[in-house]
Amino acid sequence: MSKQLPVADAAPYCPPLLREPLSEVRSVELARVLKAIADPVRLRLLSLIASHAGGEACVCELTGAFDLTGPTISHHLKVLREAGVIAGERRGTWIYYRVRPEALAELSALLLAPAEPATAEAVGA
Amino acid sequence: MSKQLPVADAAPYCPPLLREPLSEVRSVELARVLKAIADPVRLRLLSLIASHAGGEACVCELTGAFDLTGPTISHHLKVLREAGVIAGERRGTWIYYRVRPEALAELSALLLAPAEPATAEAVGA
DNA sequence: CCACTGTTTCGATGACGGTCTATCCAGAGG
DNA sequence: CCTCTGGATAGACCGTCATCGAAACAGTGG
Repeated sequence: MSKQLPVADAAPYCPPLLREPLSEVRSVELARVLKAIADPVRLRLLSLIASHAGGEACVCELTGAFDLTGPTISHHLKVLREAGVIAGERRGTWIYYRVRPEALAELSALLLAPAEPATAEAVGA
Repeated sequence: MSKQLPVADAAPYCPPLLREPLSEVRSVELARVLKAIADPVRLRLLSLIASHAGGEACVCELTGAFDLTGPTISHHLKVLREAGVIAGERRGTWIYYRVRPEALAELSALLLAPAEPATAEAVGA
């Protein structure tokens, strides 16, 4: 009986892209966030929330989209919340979730493909 | 055309962003790729390969960067390979891996944060 | 106050995943 | 031919995770 809606951490990374080696600690942090969204149910939850009118959705609407029990949906929402990719707000009986664009933007930036930057001039020749 | 090693699938998605609900099958596919990179070791492997001169790295160089055994590194490389995010090519004794930018670009596009498209006027403040 | 709806927590269980050791395969070089 | 080395595979061990059922908790409305 305390933290009703913890948001975990705000993920204050300032991410170097994939152009330079990832530090060990950073890789652990990033893996935690990626793990959070690397699940079919959570991916769909995320898309349902993000695409919902107003950018937010009530849990009751989300639960109906799956064949899973309420507690299970709640668990997945908690994982997403603790990873910082969504945030919940209670209004009356219901709790509304919305995505936190910053977190997703960070991952997106990280994965920005290196295209062909690395000169690729004669390495061995 | 020396594709000695299997590249699994080329992941021919044409990804609708997070702006519309993800289909169930699509979410499973995406989760598979995300799971592949949602690991500290594989994240570092990816960054080591991507940031290496020429855009490719030999396995022997990668193994040295970890406290893990050869087979374990080999396993992680296999996971990345089967997810389509890297590709390996044998040249003589050594095998060189390089990242497949398409796969990463796709994920990056998917995660492109919805910024503030959804009005986002006072929801709760 | 109590009853009701909706959400979270707790404990258990079965599946998945990372790591290891031991072994096998493929080229290079005697 | 054989041997050496780089890398992949197979199988086992063990921790983590997704899911469930049951129960506790938080607001709403009578």
